[in-house]
Amino acid sequence: MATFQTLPGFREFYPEDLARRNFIFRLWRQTATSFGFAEYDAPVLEPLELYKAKSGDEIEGQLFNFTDKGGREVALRPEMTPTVCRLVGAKANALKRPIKWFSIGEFYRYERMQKGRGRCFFQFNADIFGETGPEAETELIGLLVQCLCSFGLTEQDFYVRLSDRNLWFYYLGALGLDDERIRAVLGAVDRYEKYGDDAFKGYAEQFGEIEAGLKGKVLAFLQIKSLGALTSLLEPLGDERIAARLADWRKLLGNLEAMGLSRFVEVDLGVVRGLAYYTGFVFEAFDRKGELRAIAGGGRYNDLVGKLGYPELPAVGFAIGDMTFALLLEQRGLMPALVQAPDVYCVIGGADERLAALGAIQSLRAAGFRVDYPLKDVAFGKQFKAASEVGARLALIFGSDELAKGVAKLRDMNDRAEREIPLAEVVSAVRDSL
RNA sequence: GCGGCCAUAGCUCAGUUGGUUAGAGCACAUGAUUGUGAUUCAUGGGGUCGCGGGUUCGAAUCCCGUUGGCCGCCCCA
Repeated sequence: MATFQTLPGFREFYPEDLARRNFIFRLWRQTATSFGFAEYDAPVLEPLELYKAKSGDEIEGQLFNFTDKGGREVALRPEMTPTVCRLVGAKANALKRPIKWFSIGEFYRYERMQKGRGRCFFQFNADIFGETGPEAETELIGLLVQCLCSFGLTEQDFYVRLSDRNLWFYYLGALGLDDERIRAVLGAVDRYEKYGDDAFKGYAEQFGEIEAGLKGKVLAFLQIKSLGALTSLLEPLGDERIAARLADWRKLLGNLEAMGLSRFVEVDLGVVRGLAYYTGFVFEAFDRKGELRAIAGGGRYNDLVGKLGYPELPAVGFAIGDMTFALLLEQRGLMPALVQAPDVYCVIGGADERLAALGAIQSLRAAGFRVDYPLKDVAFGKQFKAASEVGARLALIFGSDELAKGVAKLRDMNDRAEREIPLAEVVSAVRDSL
């Protein structure tokens, strides 16, 4: 006999699971809308080339790809960014700026399963196109914070680490490093938190052991936790690009402070977000306890739309993954019990009573009430038990006595009070009792 | 792709040095007689013990393989 297993890393959503998922999506959607972001959606299956163009050939091993019946190389989307760049890029000159879009979708990566990571997962994505200034970052970090706070999470639960890839480039450039070396140093920075000095091994293999003075400066830069310290270290260098960058930092942090979000945001140059395509500010949200992987991440990617063959269009975006986020909510006891209780549960005496009940049930449902009833004849006691178990607030009783009088009995399940209602007035009686 | 641990009912798990028809709790269903939510009681369905092979008179148990899961490494766009 054949038995079928769920494909490894994939998830099934039984009603309780889907209720939790919907709860999360509903709040994300509501929050994004309140920030003036418009929702979009796009195909799950994309040309493989779309991802290669962005990240190179080696990316292929990490995604679900195959050749379709038309001979096309295709892949299930591993992220939203290239797709949204295409959507925006294709109409770049027609869309009103700034372009503030969000989506909630499922993504697929061919990876090993781990806590908070599967082969399919949902992400909330938000992006702003067409704005070069830190006002865009302000909006997105504000949205990110609110997307978590909407669930009752506070600054004691999570924080956002803010960094800047441009600043690293300018600073290391001012120290005399070429682009290749800068990238290698950033690779080390990315790993330093985890591996300590071993993080510089990659650099050493490429360029020889890192010079002690340089390493010291890198580590000192990594320690910086405030705009003041950043400024006093960098201003003396007299570099114009650095000065402009510092102005952006002041603006962004000032904006966030004005939004009352300073307590969520920390300057932390240890975040560099891989090496792929980020061009300026980058940020990641983490739980304060440091037990989970990143909750959200994002940054500026001013070159990507152009790289995909569309007009140059500056962009910033971030994504929140659903798995780690749900773990965090559960850890903090912020996942509510999501029961879908009916307003009214009907108790039905027998075949004739059922006919009378069906009419009332239909009217109540048409009026928008949630109504349920037993599909088979069951003893009265069982029906009341069922009404209680499903959490109905009212029981509407159709027995032979009531039928004879042309009424139904409405019972409040909390205080157990009952009263008789003419069948014609059932809808208004229920409305009054809820 | 690599390593460690694990796999018995829908769920949590027992199962003796290898020994007859494989167990409990919870959950589910039916009933305790047909008009009121609790507790209780009885009964029942449901497992080829993840799958395949091997050792043995005999395997849930021991061995090998495989698939899947958990955790870590690599990766994390």
